Amino acid sequence: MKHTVQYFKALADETRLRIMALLLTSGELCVCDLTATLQLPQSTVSRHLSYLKNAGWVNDRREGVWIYYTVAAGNNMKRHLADVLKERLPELTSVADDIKRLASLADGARCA
Amino acid sequence: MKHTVQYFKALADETRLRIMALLLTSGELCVCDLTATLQLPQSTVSRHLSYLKNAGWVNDRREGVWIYYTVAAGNNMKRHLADVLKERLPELTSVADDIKRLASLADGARCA
DNA sequence: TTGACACATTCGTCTATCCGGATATATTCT
DNA sequence: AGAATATATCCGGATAGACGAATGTGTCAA
Repeated sequence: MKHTVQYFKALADETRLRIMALLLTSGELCVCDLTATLQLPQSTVSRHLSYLKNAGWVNDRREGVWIYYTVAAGNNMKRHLADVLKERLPELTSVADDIKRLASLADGARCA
Repeated sequence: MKHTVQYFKALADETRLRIMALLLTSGELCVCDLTATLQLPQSTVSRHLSYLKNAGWVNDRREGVWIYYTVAAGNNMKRHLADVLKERLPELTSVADDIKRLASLADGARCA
């Protein structure tokens, strides 16, 4: 039960919902891509990623200087929630804007 | 988006998840049924019901002295989330215990 | 080894929310 | 009106979490 509450706490924040939407849509993103897309300070993005990781929503993987985040596989409850998020979050205008903004970043040169 | 965040904030608490599970399972319950089932102070239960109502998760209906709460109908996002909750929350032991405890209350004399 | 870059963490501050006893309100019955 | 019951709200105190600038850490290349 504690874990379940933690899942929802992790989703109870606008920035973290935007991050989840981007990861669910794009599969895998590094912190600089997320920072550029969300247009927020890097420390803010990193802090929220840390929260999502502790809650079990995402995994990270280092590749050289970059750290890539993905949505973690999970139990029934989490998988079903992720399905709902993936389907419904893009209906929100701010999420749709994020997805467009991410797509418009130059592919090779996303990270300054 | 603000509303969506509010939906999740409302679910980011153990007591409120337990309440949602009971309402999703039983359809309609008055505050005294919930208080007896959850074994929490009445003011605590009432406060959480108020939070759920403000977030748009539940509706209330007065019938004499009692106030009955039900899960509110909602948009796509909310309906899908409610479906997941209804299906998955009873898998948690504390929720299953609540459901049993509610069932064991004498039908006619639930409210002291 | 020095510099540059990506990322994480620390820090002080501020706001939201939790708790539960006490109290207020609404309704019904006599 | 007055008492009893169900529910809501108030209160003070405690904790969690958000923010962003500054600083720390890890990696690579020259």
